[in-house]
Amino acid sequence: MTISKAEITNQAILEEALSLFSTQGFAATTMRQIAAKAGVSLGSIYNHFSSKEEIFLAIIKAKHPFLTMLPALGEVEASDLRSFVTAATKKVIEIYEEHPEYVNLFMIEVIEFKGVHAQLLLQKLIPDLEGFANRFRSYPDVTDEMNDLLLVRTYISIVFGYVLSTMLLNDIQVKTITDHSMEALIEVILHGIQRKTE
Amino acid sequence: MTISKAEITNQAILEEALSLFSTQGFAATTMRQIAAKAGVSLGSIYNHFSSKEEIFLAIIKAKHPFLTMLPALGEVEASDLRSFVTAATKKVIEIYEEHPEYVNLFMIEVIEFKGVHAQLLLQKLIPDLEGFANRFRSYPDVTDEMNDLLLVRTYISIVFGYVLSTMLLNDIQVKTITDHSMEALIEVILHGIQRKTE
DNA sequence: CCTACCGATCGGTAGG
DNA sequence: CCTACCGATCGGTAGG
Repeated sequence: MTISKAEITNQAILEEALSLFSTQGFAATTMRQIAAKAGVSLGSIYNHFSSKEEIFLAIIKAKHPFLTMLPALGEVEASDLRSFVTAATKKVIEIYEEHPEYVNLFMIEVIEFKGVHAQLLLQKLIPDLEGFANRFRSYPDVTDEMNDLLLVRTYISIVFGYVLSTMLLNDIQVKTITDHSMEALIEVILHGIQRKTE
Repeated sequence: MTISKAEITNQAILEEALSLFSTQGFAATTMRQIAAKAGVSLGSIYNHFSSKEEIFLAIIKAKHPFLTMLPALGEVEASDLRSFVTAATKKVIEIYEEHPEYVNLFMIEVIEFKGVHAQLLLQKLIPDLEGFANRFRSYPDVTDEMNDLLLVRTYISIVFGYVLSTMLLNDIQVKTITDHSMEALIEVILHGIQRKTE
């Protein structure tokens, strides 16, 4: 169970590469930057990975948002729909607040690799999406107007849009746009923006 | 009012650069690619723009999603909240279905330029956001649980998340995830995912 | 694992 | 004298 020196170097390369890719993009990140930050020479990297793209792929396979989000959602426990949506949404937002670089990684893959890995991952994860849908279905008051995948797709895309906008707004300070925004989002997911007129 | 040859070339450079940037990213796009697609020599580009970045900036200033979306939203007319949300959402989705490159441009700017231009634009557009909020407020049955900017921010981030997920799902064919998805989104925005239990 | 170096290509500019 | 543009090449850097 000892960790070899090669393995340590391997992890250092992946970690620093993720940091650089997520802040600069794939093409703008150089192998020399990765080498410098990982504390190895340029040539040495190629003893661990055959190319820059292979480093990116290794990171995608370990850290893509689809992968890091779904298991977390699987763990959420709640006794009613409101608690479930609240807990699940908080969980997802928590993950991306802790790891905004995963969101950037996702966007970079969509642009610079045409989203091929995101699409492959999504194909593989459809069973997990069904599992998440079943969680929704276990609450009797969830809407019956959408099929399972559509419900999950709509939920995830709403939360993801929120996460992205938060990352953007975090830097400009317009407090009124970000204050209580998660609570507002959860209310909209549960009840929409139209008041009951009864 | 004649259009000079310089102006035609200028527009050709901007158009082709947008196409290349949006599909490859900024760093991965070369001045030679832009020159070739625009039908001018590499050297000629520099009679129009002093650098690759200046081309990108000119495109951002003309085509950023924030700029192309808000005026369109301003035009929407509707007699009740449901019609307004339906029309506004359709309008936004229409724009991005016609111009997915604007969405890519936005993501590229966020990654490769740290979102500085998006943030500057957002600051400038806050009055327009207020205007859009007032459109919501003109309907008596809109929720009163959010302030103006928060309401608009929540609405826009939801629609944007949907647009992004559609771009991703368009390529893989899991029909059940995309069928009637816009109708589903509008229902969720209006009423949420919780059924009325009356 | 490093130093030195390759074929090629990068963004940008020279003179005419 | 101006504009728009060319062929050739600059100093540096890319992935390997």
